[in-house]
Amino acid sequence: RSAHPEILWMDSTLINFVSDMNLMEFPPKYALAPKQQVDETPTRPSNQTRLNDSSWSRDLEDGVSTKHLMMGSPRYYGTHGHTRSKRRRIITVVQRQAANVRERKRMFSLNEAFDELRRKVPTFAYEKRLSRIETLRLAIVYISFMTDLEEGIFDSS
DNA sequence: TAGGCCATCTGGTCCT
DNA sequence: AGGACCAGATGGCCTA
Repeated sequence: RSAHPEILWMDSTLINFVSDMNLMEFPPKYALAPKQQVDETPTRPSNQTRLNDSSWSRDLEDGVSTKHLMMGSPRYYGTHGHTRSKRRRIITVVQRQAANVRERKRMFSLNEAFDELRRKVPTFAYEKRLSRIETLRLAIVYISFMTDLEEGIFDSS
């Protein structure tokens, strides 16, 4: 496809690279930790409920719901879960809706970045669209590959 | 039909 | 105080 010999070489190397990628097992260190499952199945609160008048409330140490404890980040709720105050922000329906809009915009820009990354990593044209996790993993290997290339690892002469 | 992927909502925490 | 970030939960869509 390319006119220049070095680009031809690059093309075949990339094709091999992409082929290898499809067969590749990713090292366990990149594997995602299994999701921590919650025993209870929390019901989604109604959008219509207004939770409190003030924007913040403070739960008593022994009065906080188990859902809040389980939903919290492990690094803040340690093995005992009593080291941090349970200050909780309560927001109105309007504020929640605004937060939802912001979150959608944030995820949209995140997906734009993923699309841009998809266009940068090599794939075969007929391949189906890469998922987000596939894109990230391919990008990691591609960067490593290009780094090795730059350092002359693949020099055969 | 099960599993993967994704969009969306939500609440907790961080940060300005 | 409130926006940004993050992760869990849920439901819809698609494919093998």
